[in-house]
Amino acid sequence: MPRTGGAERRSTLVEEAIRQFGREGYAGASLDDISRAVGVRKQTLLYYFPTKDALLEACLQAAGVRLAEVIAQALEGKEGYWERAEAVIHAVFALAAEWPEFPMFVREAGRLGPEAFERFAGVLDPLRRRAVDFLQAGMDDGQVRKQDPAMLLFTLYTAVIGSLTEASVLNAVVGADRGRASLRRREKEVTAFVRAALEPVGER
Amino acid sequence: MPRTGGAERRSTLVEEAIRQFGREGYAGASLDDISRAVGVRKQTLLYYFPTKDALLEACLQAAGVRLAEVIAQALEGKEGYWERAEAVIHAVFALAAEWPEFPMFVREAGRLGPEAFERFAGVLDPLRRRAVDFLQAGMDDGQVRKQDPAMLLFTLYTAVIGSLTEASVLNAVVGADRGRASLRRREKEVTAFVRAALEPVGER
DNA sequence: GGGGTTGTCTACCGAACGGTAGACATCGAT
DNA sequence: ATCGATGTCTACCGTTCGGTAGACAACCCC
Repeated sequence: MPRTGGAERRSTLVEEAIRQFGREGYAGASLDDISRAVGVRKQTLLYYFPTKDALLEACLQAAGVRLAEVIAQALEGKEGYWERAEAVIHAVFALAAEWPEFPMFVREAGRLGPEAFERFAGVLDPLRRRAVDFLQAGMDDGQVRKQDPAMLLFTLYTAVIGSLTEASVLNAVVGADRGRASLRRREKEVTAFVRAALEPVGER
Repeated sequence: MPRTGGAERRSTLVEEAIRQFGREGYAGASLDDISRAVGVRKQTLLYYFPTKDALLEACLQAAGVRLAEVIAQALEGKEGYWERAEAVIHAVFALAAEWPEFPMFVREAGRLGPEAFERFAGVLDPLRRRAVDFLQAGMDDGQVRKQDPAMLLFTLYTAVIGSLTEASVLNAVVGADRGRASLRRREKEVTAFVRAALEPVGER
């Protein structure tokens, strides 16, 4: 009845689906719950996305685009090696603060297999390439410790996404730790950790 | 008919459940599939574990015990700060090599919420305490860079578990990368990363 | 103002899920 | 030889799931 309009409804559904896929996992989230949260019947959802899988693909695509935007914007005007790395971490944490299920969904995307993840990561590929070149250049400059740049990027990724998604672990290891303050603390820790991993070290 | 015997069947079911919970997630794995993989009917599984949740708890407990054993054994006879840290990482990677779904299951345990994770991590608590004390002592000695030891442990955890579970990401970032050789490479990378994070640095 | 398009709904379906009821077979102990 | 405990099975149930069929209403265009 309300006829909210096609494109808007579509993106609302995708955002809610990302939330629920992130929180419950792909298998654990149901089309009924997603549509109910948006205030619409399941059949309306199926009108926009003919299958659950199609909905997932739309989510993967949308998440990739969103993350690419956030990172690209964070890099604007930044110059130094360290400044750029820190800006990216900060931007990702800011996104996680306003949308806690986002990193959870990204992790779920990885769990669903390479094909699914590629839908998400495909959009980010130019940025990935830039990052590898950036790290390589830093190593050539002597500003970054020498190592395999792609492998380093992978490890940085896991450290950041891990610290954003392993809340239960954090709770068990560090103790009660919730809310924004915790997020800021984790950002500080990851930032220090990454910095230590990037910095060239004298011995060995 | 075969009457394999209670305790053995029980542990076989738990091991298979860990595999499937790890691979498909808790919601994605079905009691039918788990029991079928063991060669038994679902009702036999339900004889040992009255509900799916009871099965999960048994898995969490068993996984905690197993990991505690592996780590404790790895620490035997090791002395130096770095030697001990490296031994733990190596032991966890060895476990992952023989049982790929194990780290996946641990990650799933974290995803299922603090209560579930506590079932797993409770067993590991003495080791956790030892690790924190160990890191603190290292900092007092000046052998480990000064920081919050619990937070550092958390970050180390995420780096290790991440590099073991994010195979799809690795594939997307580094390129085709499967099998034992890949695992060894990742272990080397994580080891170097952790070492860099632990080492005291001159500047800042 | 009639007709196609777009959006939302009610009603329903078959399959799969977690779980129950209970028959039956095997075994150790008496 | 019998009996209770243990283990495995067949049969079935209620719910939920993803998905289909089709009615109907609002809107746009001509």
